[in-house]
Amino acid sequence: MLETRDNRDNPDNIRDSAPMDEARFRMRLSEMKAALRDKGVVITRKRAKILEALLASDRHPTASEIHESVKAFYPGTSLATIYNTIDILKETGQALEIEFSASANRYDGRIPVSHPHLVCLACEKVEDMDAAAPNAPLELERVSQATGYAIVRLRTDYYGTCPDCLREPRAGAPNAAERGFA
Amino acid sequence: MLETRDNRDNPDNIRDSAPMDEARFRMRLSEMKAALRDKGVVITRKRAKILEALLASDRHPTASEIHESVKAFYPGTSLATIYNTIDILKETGQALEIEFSASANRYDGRIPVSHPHLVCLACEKVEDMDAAAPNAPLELERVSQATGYAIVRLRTDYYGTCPDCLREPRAGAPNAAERGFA
DNA sequence: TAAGCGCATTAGAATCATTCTAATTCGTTA
DNA sequence: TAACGAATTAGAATGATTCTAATGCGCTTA
Repeated sequence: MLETRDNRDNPDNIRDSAPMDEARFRMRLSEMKAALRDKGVVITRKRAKILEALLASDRHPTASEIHESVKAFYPGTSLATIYNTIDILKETGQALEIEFSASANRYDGRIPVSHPHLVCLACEKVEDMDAAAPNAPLELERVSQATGYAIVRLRTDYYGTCPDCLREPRAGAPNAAERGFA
Repeated sequence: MLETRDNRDNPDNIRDSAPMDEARFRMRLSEMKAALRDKGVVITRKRAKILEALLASDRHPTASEIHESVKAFYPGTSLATIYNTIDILKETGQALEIEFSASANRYDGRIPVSHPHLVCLACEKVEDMDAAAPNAPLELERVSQATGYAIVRLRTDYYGTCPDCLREPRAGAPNAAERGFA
């Protein structure tokens, strides 16, 4: 379930630069649990599995992808439980919601602070682009000053076609134009 | 319908820096029509009204806001026609879709190239932040090079509370926490 | 162990923006 | 006027998300 990707042949790569190895996974998992417990949230077995499913996926999973993953362990689990838990994670600042109107929202539990994403319009994958992340807190402060807004969050997403899809466009995959992206 | 806002008392203001006066409105409108005609799209009276409604609104209107506006002139107009026309505008690069999963999408016909927006989580207004816009084409090229993606579009949105809502929070307005934004 | 309490969880209904469908109307050209 | 294709329509369908009301589970206390 945890896969590590080898980026050593491309030192300049700024995409997916933080593959999540076993150690990172465990650290982030207990960090999340601690944060929840701090707020008085009970970590049930199901909730724990939801956190794991969220962290384990390299794809910024949707609610229903998490649901599938959790059902492998607890078959009776309802989608509502997934959404409930995601809500708690959002409220406690432990997960980022990446909104899409044309398809299901995706969630990022690995890096829960504003950072740029790469969105493939062909296969709908969402990747992190950490290395290029601006200093989010500073940036929010700067824009707050300049606009008079109380800015709390920044969304930066680059839309295009990923290298895999550029190489071999799959017959069934919706392309940018078809999906209404221009 | 066209309102001009006075920004002279704040020379550093980078928000809503391009109010659309009558002249600008007319220029942009014929630009849009020309672009559509170039692609062989017939400009019907209804479609013309839709373009006008899109441009006239200072709020980055939703499909149904445009619908309301057009119905004042052509009462029988169907929502489907609004969506059809919006699709054409997106396809021809004449309008930008600002997606929201929790509420209706909003559309920008004034500046149809990637630029940052300010989104108020309290009143859901979306403002332009043109002055601070990065050089979009250059930026897309840079990220394409660095990631191997063919980047075509960039979304940069700052979420927070606008000055108006900070000043007098309205009783009925949903606030950030309630709406699930953190 | 039993009783009671509150949160967690559930299935399914409700919601809402958007898209689809199939029928009708409109505008243009012959 | 006839005929054709595109524009438009009402309403149904879709799909993600939220809501609702009922049930279950894990604690604590007697």
